[in-house]
Amino acid sequence: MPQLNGGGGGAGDELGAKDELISFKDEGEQEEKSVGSTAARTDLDEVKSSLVNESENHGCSSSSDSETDRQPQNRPDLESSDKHRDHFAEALRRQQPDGGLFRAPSYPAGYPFLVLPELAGPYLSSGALSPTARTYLQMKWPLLDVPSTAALKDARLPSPGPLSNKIPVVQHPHHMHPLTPLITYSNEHFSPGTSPAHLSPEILDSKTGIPRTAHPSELSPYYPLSPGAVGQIPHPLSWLVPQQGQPMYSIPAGGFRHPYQTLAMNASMSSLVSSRFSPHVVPHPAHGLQHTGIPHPAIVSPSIKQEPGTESAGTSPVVQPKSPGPLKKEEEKKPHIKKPLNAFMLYMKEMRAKVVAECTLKESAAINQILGRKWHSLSREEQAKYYELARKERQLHSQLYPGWSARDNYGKRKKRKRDNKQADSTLRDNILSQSKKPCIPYLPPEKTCDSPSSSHGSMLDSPATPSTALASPAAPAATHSEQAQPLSLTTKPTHCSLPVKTSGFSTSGPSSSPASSQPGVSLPISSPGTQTTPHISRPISFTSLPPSVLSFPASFQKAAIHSHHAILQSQPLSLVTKSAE
DNA sequence: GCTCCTTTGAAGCTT
DNA sequence: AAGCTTCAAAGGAGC
Repeated sequence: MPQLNGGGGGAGDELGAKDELISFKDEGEQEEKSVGSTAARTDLDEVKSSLVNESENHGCSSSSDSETDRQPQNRPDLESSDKHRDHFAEALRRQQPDGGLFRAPSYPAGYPFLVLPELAGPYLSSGALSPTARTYLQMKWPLLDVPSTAALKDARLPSPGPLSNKIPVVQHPHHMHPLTPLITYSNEHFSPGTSPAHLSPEILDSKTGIPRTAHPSELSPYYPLSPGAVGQIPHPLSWLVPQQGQPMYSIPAGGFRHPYQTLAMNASMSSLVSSRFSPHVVPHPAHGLQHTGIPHPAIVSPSIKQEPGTESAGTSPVVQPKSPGPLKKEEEKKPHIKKPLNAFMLYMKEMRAKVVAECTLKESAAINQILGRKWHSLSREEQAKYYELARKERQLHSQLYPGWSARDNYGKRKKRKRDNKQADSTLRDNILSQSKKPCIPYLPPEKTCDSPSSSHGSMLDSPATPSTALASPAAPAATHSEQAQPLSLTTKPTHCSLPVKTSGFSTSGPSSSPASSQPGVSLPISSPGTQTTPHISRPISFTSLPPSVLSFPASFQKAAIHSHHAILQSQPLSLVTKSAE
């Protein structure tokens, strides 16, 4: 179980967790200094405790302090994995002689990565894993597994993934730990069965029913893997190395000098790799690439998303056939390497199923609105987890595709209605001043749609979440930003009480306030404990400076800080889009 | 069958 | 440097 002391001084994670820790600490210190009260800390402790208890209460006996103590019984069928596990552990020990193997990562409130045990239950047993989670489930274990045919089978099984993605998954909200999204990452491997994975040597794949080698729980995919350690363990992706000699995916040229080298990433990154692995992907055997055949979920078959003739001329991470065949062919052979998911996207993937389950909404646009609000309602810690996850994903992505640039994907999508947007942009002032499409009143959901049931704000009246206590009183700016709400403009009423701005919210906005000349800034609806400071549409991710931000390059921090200030002056809006139409 | 919608964040591009 | 644009996921809606 993660330690409550915020990572015990921050030793530990090599991959940014440390900086996260620092950042958190900094924030905490800042708060303490400014507030000078222990209230925030108390709240934080409560949160921590609740998180701890929550995870412990799931009763998987796994919440014990040292997961290392939970040595799974040696079983013949685990011999192989055990062996590798030993290597793994040994390597890790070497990396962290202080025994920080399972040190709680920087997140004070129980970084979910380590809350493995909890996971097993509610989600898998009911088959209620979110699509994403299922994907993770499918792919992650194999990543850490000794290359096994079973694992390979898992991956190659005819696409349960895509199918399941279409299936509305019902999760149990009550069991939904706030950290569930991430928990599922690390837990999907637990079979829906009776016992935790670490107790059962063989796990039936939840979808395929194919027995798989269980992973010792201490082999959390999120344990940091140092480059040195990596060399001693099987390639996390080796399961995908085509045993029949065919790589499933091509690898960007220069992506791997050594098949394992680039995988000098921690296991969490491996999970990231697996997380987005898409069965859609088709083999690209003919790229003259190494046979590592490392698939990344970001790689998508050209056939999936590719617009003929829109291939960017940018640097492609994929080696093109030396023979300059028809350009089209080359383009077709280029796998589409997707952008790494950002924090919100990761969050969205995890939470979508839950929102869908709780709401009658079906439209993704509406759900995304809810998710957007939920995102803002997340505490810093919670968001930080996703920022960290996203950061790792980007890191992994950059390692997998060193030459890849976001630019490469430019133009691969059908161009959106830029005209409209531009028109919106130009019409913004008019729209704002003339205002405004009548807003649909936000009706408090009978059953919480998980979107903050406030009329306008997640943080505003979300029940005094710890985050609120944590984040704010001390830092006016932060408080302000955290209370800021996205100006989601929903034109359709929905059953699920979409987070539509109340009329008051929208009408009280720019035109009637000093901020009238500031698109995107509007006055908040007064509500208990809310401020009367102007509301900003999309500030939080930047302005609240998620702890992870502090682990970003200084330039980014500067940018974030800058944005934080700048956002008070002007805020771009997507809000007008609908209105303009 | 394709595109849009809708969200936030990251990165690239433009001014 | 600041602002804008594009893309990432998702899936129903609309054309």
